[in-house]
Formats: sequence, structure tokens, C-alpha cells
Amino acid sequence: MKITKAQAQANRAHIVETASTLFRERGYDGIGVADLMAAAGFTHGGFYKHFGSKADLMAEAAACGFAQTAEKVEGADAVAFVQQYLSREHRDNPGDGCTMAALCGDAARQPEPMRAAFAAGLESLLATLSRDDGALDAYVRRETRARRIDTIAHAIGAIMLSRACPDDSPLADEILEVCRLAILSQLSPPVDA
Amino acid sequence: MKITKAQAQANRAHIVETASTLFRERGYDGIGVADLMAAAGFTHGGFYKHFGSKADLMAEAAACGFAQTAEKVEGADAVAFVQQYLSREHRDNPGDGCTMAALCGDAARQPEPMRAAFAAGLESLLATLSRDDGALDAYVRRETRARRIDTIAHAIGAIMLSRACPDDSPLADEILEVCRLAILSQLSPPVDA
DNA sequence: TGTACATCAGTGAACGCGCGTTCACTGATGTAC
DNA sequence: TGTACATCAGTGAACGCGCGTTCACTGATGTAC
Repeated sequence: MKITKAQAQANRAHIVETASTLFRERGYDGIGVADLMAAAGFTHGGFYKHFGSKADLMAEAAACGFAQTAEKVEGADAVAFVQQYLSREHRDNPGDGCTMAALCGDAARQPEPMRAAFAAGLESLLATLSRDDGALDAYVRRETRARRIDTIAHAIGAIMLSRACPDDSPLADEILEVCRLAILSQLSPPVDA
Repeated sequence: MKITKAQAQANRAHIVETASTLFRERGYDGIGVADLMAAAGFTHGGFYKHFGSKADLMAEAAACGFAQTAEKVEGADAVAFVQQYLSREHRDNPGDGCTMAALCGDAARQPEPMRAAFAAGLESLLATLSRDDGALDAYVRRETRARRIDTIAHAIGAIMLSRACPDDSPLADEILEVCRLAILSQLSPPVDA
């Protein structure tokens, strides 16, 4: 039952998207090739017609997730984005949330190619954020990049720590609120001395 | 070959400590019961004489790790602690580093008891940090707690994001430096309006 | 345009392997007398 | 204090299971004539 080249390509993309969601929800070790293919609507045997290994799919799924985040960031208001990022909604739905927040703990233990994909995703996000920085002088540009990296790490830490607490626990919500306020208060002012 | 009760208790503690290190290094799914017991100097069969399941040991090992961190924090200078926490040394040696930074990504996907242990570890850390806050009024106390939670999440995010980047990559070091400076700069001033 | 054949995405059974857990056994320790 | 027996921490083989991966097969698509 061979199908159209276009259909095969679409199926492949669908597998990557499904994997991207499931890995974020359950972690790289939390979902197997067979379950993943079943979730995408296929049997597991065909997997190796599309990907060399599970690790290859992991890297592609990560890149897919980073692209989704970059799209959301593109042109979004910074305050609104932070509000959404540090919300219960985001914390409780890792599947369609930030890939870095969902998987950077797992990524740290993956071999180099996966970690390189993470670093590339982060650099690409920083590039998106700095697309209008051309007019700034070098010093301000460096400071701005530093502030963005700091904010990203801060927000990721908040989501991850909140997720590590029991569902609906006061502490989980407290972490989120406290960090949201702190990040928002550091967001408003431009670079001061 | 039964051994002394005291020896058995010591062996048990040794298994928990070994597990605490190995889980931090490789994650909860990254090391099995047999390898873990071998690392502690035993064969795997005896495992269930000490623990009901691998999950039980995971919770105990986490508590053991939190206790270690609490000990390091106890009486330490805040600036020195942050310097050490956000160092390459700490980032590159998760095995004897912060349990939360090493495992909160894994913990988020563990069942309730494990997450409860994480929340308890965090609350206990906050209690240790606030042992001298008795004289402060309620408002300042709340603000201080909020600032501490924020700083902890911030530092954890920095370490985790840095670890997700390739070894010796400039970006990994940049994340660490940027966050270390940001956290230190927020540490010094007391509560201002 | 029509026909014959090669291609290859997808199927489902099978593989070897490592995992968490169980179990019969050992023999020094701890205990009852 | 000395003896007989129960206990139980630790051993190592075995279990069932799920995993990533392989493979022979199918049959519609794509291609060569």
C-alpha cells in the first residue's frame, strides 16, 4: 500500500509533530516508538522508513518545538508573552508549551547532537528577539542579549520548579506568581546604568 | 551470610547515598536497580530487603539530596553560595550538586509522592533560610520569602539551561555568567519599595 | 495514452536486550532456653 | 555462659515485560517503454 510522495511527506511531518507533543508531555524515555507511531495513526514498523533512529526523531521533534515557540514569540508583546508563559495554563499543558521548559532536564543527559540542537534553538530564539536591534550600539546590544538570556533561564526555572510540585499545590502556584511578578518588573525598564 | 543490624543499616544508608548521586548524574530512568546496587558494592537481589520498590528509593534518595543541600546552605554566606551554585564546577558535576537542578525535570513526570517530596524539600530549604527572620514584620517576611523562591527558581533555570547546551560551548558558559551577575545584583539590596 | 515493472510507505510478526521484580538458598547474627 | 534454633541481609538465577530495531511482505504509486 504505497501512497503518494506528498502524502508520505505529510505523514512524516505529522509523526514529527505528534512526537514533539508527546516527548514534551512524557519525556524522551516516557514514550516508545510503537506508542508514538500509534498516536500518529500508524503501526511501528514503518518508523524506520522515515527516521534512522529514535534519537534522530528526538532531534527533529525538538527543532519542530523550537520553531513553534519562535513563531509565538515573533511579533508578540513581551509583557503578554511573559504573562502567558508563566501561567497555570502553560504549566499544566507541557504538550503544546515550551520545548526547553519541558525537556531541558532530559536534554542535559542526551548525547552531543541533541544538546547542539538545544543550543541552536536558543540562539535562534535570541536572533528572533534581536531582529530590531540593528540601531543599538554594541554595548547596549550585549547588555540586551544578556538580559534576554537571563530572563529566559529565569522563566524556564520557574515553570520547571512549579511542575515538580504536586498538582494544585499552593507552592506550585506561588512559584509561578512570584516569578511572574519578578520577571515582569525587570522587563519594563530599558537598560539603566 | 547475615550481618550485624548496624552494618545492615549502614549498608542501606550507603545504597541511598549512592543512588542519590547516580540519579542526579543519569536521571531516574538512566540507572537501573542492578547497576545501582553494583555501584554500592552489592548484588541486585538484596535490594527488596531494604526498599519496597525503585520508586521508594527514588523518594528517599531525593530527600537525602535535599538534606545535603540544606546542610551546605546552613550558615553559608549568600553571595558565596550563589557564586558556587552558578559555577562551571557545579554545572559539570551534577552528581554531588543540587538535586532540584538535576532532577526537577524528571520529578515533574513522577507520581504524586515524588513531587510531594520535592515540594517538601523546597519548603524545608525555605525554612532553613528564614531561621533568622523572626524579628521581621509580616509584610517584609512575605516579600523575603517571595524573593527567595524567585532566586531559587532563577538559579535552577540557569543551571539546567546551561547543562542542556553542549559541553564547553560558549553559550553554556554565557548563560551561567549572565545569570550569576543578575542574581548577585538582586541579592545585595534588602527589600526596597 | 496504455502497459509492464520497479519502487517504497506502511504492515505486523519477530529479534535480542535490559529492565524491575521474585524466589530458593546461604550462613552469620540474634535470641530463647 | 553455652547450646539450639529462628531470623534475615545478601546472593544469583529466573520471571515477564516493554523497548528499539529488523525483516519479509503488500500493493498502490511512479516510471520506462
